[in-house]
Amino acid sequence: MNSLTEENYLKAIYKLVAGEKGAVTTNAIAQKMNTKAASVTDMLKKLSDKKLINYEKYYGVKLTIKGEKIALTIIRKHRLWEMFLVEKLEFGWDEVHDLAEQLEHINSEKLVEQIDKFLDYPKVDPHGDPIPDSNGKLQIQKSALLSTFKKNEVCMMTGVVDHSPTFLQYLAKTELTLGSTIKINDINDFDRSLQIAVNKGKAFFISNEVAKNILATAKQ
Amino acid sequence: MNSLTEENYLKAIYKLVAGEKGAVTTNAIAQKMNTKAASVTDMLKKLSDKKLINYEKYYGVKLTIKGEKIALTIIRKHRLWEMFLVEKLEFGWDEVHDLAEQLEHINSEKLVEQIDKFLDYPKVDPHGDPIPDSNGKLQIQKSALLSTFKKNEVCMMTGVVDHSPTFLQYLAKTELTLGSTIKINDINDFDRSLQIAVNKGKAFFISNEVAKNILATAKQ
DNA sequence: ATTATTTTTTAGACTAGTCTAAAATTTATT
DNA sequence: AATAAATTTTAGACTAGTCTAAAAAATAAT
Repeated sequence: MNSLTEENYLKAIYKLVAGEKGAVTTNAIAQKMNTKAASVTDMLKKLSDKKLINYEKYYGVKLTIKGEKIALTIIRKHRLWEMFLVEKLEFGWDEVHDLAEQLEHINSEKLVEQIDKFLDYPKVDPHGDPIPDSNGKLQIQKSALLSTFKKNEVCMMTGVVDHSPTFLQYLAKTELTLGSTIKINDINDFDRSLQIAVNKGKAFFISNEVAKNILATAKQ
Repeated sequence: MNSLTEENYLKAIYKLVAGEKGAVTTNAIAQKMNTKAASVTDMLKKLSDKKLINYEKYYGVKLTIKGEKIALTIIRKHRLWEMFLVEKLEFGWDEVHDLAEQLEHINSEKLVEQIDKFLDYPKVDPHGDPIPDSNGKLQIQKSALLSTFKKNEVCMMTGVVDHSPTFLQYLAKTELTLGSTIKINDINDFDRSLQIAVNKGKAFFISNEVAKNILATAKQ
């Protein structure tokens, strides 16, 4: 097993790698972890010995498959706990992060799976961040809710939040389907409803409620 | 704030005090904590400096009001988490203890209060152990389920687990009420139903289902 | 291309919590 | 009451994770 500190370093490295293509630097990790470079170097040696990272002195660090899997299971736990706090315990999204940072280190496979089931297997958290599956695999790309895009932005639909037949049948009546190109023509300030054009076709309106249940990634 | 280790020592001392009237010995704590006497002595000095225990060298230790309150809030969290795991996440009672030992150290007042609310403010866990309130006060005595008593034992009813009108109305038809003296005349091995006499009156039968929802303390 | 600057690593030290072995104290036994 | 046995405390050492200060390496600037 890995210590709480090791888990936090792995998570920090994972998140830094996501931003950059190359390796992650010691200083970047130190900043993210609120520690000093010297402490990071010590930990990198340790994680390297455990084969959780590939570490090249003075160059940088990448996660191994093993290390990435651990990072992803922690992120899975973090996002499931956030969902749980918001959906079941009346927490606001702005107040769950720090608490989830504690809960993500609770060590029980069964607990995670039961929480997942209790939440009815969510695929994304309401930030649009995908929740890794129990094997540490991201089933979907990191997407944002359509409701978070700005006027004149163009994006591609990647998924839905609400999987109910009602919602999917509604979508079927429009051109909105996986892979559709969506342009935000206008946003109504009053009710946050959107005027959108799908696949460069005729523009139409969708409510904020609908927009909040559509996932998309920015195009270009 | 107190470290996880400090919290565990306080909890251990609380539980040991509950058994004994006097002070708790170093060796007893060492045994409960799976550490050595030397380690315990170190920790006792630390807890004493923090005014969480009254520590007399070579004699023993007692919790201060402050220390007891901390112990009770940890026990509160432990029992609420156990209830949550069993009631909401389909865990068995035999598999929740170790997990609750992790969860009890999660530091968030709001989380505890929301879990309490989510469970509809349980007063006891199904072992009959009382759940301290948010001020660290035990509202009720430690009781056991009537179903756990043995043939010919005499006890006093202290509470119910099921607070539903249906159940309470059923009880009202019998002499079973808070403070009633109950003697277990016989136990049916097949369905675990009980033949009991209340307040030395006429004997009657109750099912195991009913017995599991009645709390009682041993008499004499 | 040589020097200056920044980054990273090493070396040595500190804290929390643990240990073993030895010393101090209390309790039990003769 | 004196000694033996058990318990508790002290002393010194170890690990994980952190730090500061100094050395080593890489990057940038002249």
